[in-house]
Amino acid sequence: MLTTRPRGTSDILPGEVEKWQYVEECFRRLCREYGYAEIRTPIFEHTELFNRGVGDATDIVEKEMYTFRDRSDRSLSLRPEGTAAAARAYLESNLNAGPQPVKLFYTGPMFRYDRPQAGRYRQFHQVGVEVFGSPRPAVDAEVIAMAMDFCGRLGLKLELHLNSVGCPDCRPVLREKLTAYFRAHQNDLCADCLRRLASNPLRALDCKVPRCRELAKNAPTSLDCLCGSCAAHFQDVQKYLKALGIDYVVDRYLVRGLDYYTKTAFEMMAPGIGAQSSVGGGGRYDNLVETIGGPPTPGIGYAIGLERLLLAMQEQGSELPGRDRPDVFLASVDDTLESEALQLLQTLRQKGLAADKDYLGRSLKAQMKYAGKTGAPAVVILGKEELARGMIILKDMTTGAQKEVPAAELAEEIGKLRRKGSTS
RNA sequence: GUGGAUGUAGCUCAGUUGGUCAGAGCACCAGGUUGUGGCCCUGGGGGUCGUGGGUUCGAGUCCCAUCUUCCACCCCA
Repeated sequence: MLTTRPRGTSDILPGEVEKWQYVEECFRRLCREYGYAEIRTPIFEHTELFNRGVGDATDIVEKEMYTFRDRSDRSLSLRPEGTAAAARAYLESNLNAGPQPVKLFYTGPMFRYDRPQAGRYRQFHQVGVEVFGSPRPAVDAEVIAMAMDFCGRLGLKLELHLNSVGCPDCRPVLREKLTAYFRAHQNDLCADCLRRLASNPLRALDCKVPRCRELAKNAPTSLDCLCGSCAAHFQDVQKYLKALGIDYVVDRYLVRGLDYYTKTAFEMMAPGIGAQSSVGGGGRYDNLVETIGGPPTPGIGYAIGLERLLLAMQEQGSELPGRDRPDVFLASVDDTLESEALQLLQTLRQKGLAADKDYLGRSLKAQMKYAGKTGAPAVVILGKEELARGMIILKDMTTGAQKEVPAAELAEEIGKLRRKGSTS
């Protein structure tokens, strides 16, 4: 156990981590362009926040939270998602007193105690955004467009599923209709759905059992019960998406698992990455802020799972960076030149070059071999005779050609090789 | 939480009906004579055969338990 990581977690090692950085950088740039500012919240919160914010009856709260008591007997939980904490911070720091809307983004690890499988881990990573303070459908459109833009920039083609789950005014209507409908067919329902019928009939809509699916096809859905304002809102969102040229399918069986969702719900699906095909999703949560004790405040957001995003990118053959390589590697013909080597290395680095050298006292041959493996486009070789003349050997690793360069011109010459290497 | 599969060197895998079975390729390291990589040749290091029990004269090979990973369900990112 000492040398094994906890179940469902992973080490992101060099070679892999560059891909993460690439995706995260892309997201940051995107957020900047869309006007979202970063917020960093704690990785754990009072358990109560999630109970209230995410919902007591959800699977997340019921059986997936990492909950513990600290030394002062407070019940704390590792965050299972990012929205509740963002809403809490919005209230706690009185961001609701400033200019509205407030547009935030976050990145970081989330934790859910669940059985791991492809695309599902106990510690996973999300990037996400939240907008507080605007009820207008144009915001819904922006948020969805942004999420799709992000995936598009990464070379991904995803299916956008769109639905409206209504508001507290239309929910009871749906619930009633749905319960009546399923009750009339309860002999055909699976055991799970019978249970759902009592707890949350909405969930029966996306049951995977074939027979239930058949039933669900004709069942009333939230779209059949939208109140006037929800229906208009949904129409507007679609109108704006069309104006933006964003393809989507209305998926009336799309039910988001978290209690706080209202009106717009959407999900981005990537077939081909296993059963967990949802790369990201989100929606409107006009009641969340109020639920956790704030003033009525509309909100909308989404979260994207980075593990799944990367899976989908690999599946679809998107370009991802490989391991970072130095600009230049420094080798010396023998270790009596160690001082000179260290000096030169520092000089190169201070000129902005990524430079490295051998630290095992290896032979020149072994140093060259190692240099080749680092992928450095240039190698600088310190030779005694050349050094005496103020010259340094510079080798172009892609052609194998080498020449002597005056020490003063070295950095510039390396720069040329670096540019050549990066464009080829 | 439920069901199924998996687990041999860093990686991909061989290992007959339990008795030289602890191996191969790749990777790693060092050499192939004087101060130079990518090909080739030679040699070397490295594994309590996931872990813990049990059966047996003897188990990587059989049994049980446990852990991991994978697949599906549940649910979600």
